[in-house]
Amino acid sequence: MSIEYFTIGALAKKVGKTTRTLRFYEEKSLIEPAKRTQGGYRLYSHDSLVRLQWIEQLQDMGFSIKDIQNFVSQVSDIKHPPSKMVHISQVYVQRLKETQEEISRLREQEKELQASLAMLDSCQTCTSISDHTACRSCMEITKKQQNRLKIPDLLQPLLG
Amino acid sequence: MSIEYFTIGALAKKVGKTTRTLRFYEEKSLIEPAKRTQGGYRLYSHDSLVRLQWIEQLQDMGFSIKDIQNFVSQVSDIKHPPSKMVHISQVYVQRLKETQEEISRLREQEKELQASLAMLDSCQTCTSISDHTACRSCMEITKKQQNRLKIPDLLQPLLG
DNA sequence: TCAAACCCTAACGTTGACGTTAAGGTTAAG
DNA sequence: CTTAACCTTAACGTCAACGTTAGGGTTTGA
Repeated sequence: MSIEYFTIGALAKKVGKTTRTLRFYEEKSLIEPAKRTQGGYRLYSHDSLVRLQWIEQLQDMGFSIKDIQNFVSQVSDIKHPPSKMVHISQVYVQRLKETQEEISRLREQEKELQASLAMLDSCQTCTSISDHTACRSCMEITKKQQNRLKIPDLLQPLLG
Repeated sequence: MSIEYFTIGALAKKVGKTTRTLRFYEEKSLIEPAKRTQGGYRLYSHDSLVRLQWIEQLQDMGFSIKDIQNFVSQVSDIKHPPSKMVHISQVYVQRLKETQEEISRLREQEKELQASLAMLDSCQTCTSISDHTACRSCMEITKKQQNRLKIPDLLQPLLG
């Protein structure tokens, strides 16, 4: 049973990426065709497919292309297999830390937005009043609340 | 009591940004000096300082410069004050939604990383063995586990 | 009045992960 | 044998938010 090869277009379709992306990864030394045709067409084996899926998974875990490049070269530089595993663990731990930091940053964002929205809710009664000059609640927003809204200058015209 | 003005450098220092950044914001129509000196130096009033803090806060909430541009122009296009408030709320709600989506994406990342690390832990016993050829646990990682590790080809040499 | 410190505009550079022509060669089907 | 569909390399384009020269003018304090 002979090995099955894919052209770049066929492989691209299989992994849901463009041919440009596959060539780009090759430039970055992340993949390489098993061989070429006489005319120079890239021919990939199943290994490349696996490798591409692996790259995608690492990207999904937040690793950049450069991270993956470093990862590959560093691990292959380490000769002692158990040391490889230790290094891999360290890289994952570091990534996990960064992901968690990003999460807490976003949770801060979330809180700010929710607080601002809660503040804006007190203005919503206003919207049901056709004559907004009679709207008092907007006028009663304090300086401190304005700051909370993060839109002081936009509120300024409303606040007179 | 006359108004106090700041040069671009003084204002930049106050808000912890570079002069380039302030000029960049001006290009984007986000701020503008109150006036200029004879020689063309920008002179800013206290308003610009407030506005810059506001911009920073919006950025901290995840709005891009372009978002802020749109935000400003859209809100100023709306004439009816209560409608302004409604629009502001909508923009905040949309942003909150995006932030929350981002958070759940990152929580997925976190889970993937933690699962992979848990898997790698089973290899850590190995590292305390000097003769790694005697290490069995690495050899016993199943195909399914390999996939979970997201590093099948890096493990390949370890697995023989 | 003179020099250090500051400011001006204009415009090209940076980073990441590809997208998009341009100009042509190769393959496979009919 | 032709031709549509596919492939090749090379190289410039994209977006965000500024950074970084380059080549000058302006202020201000001694």
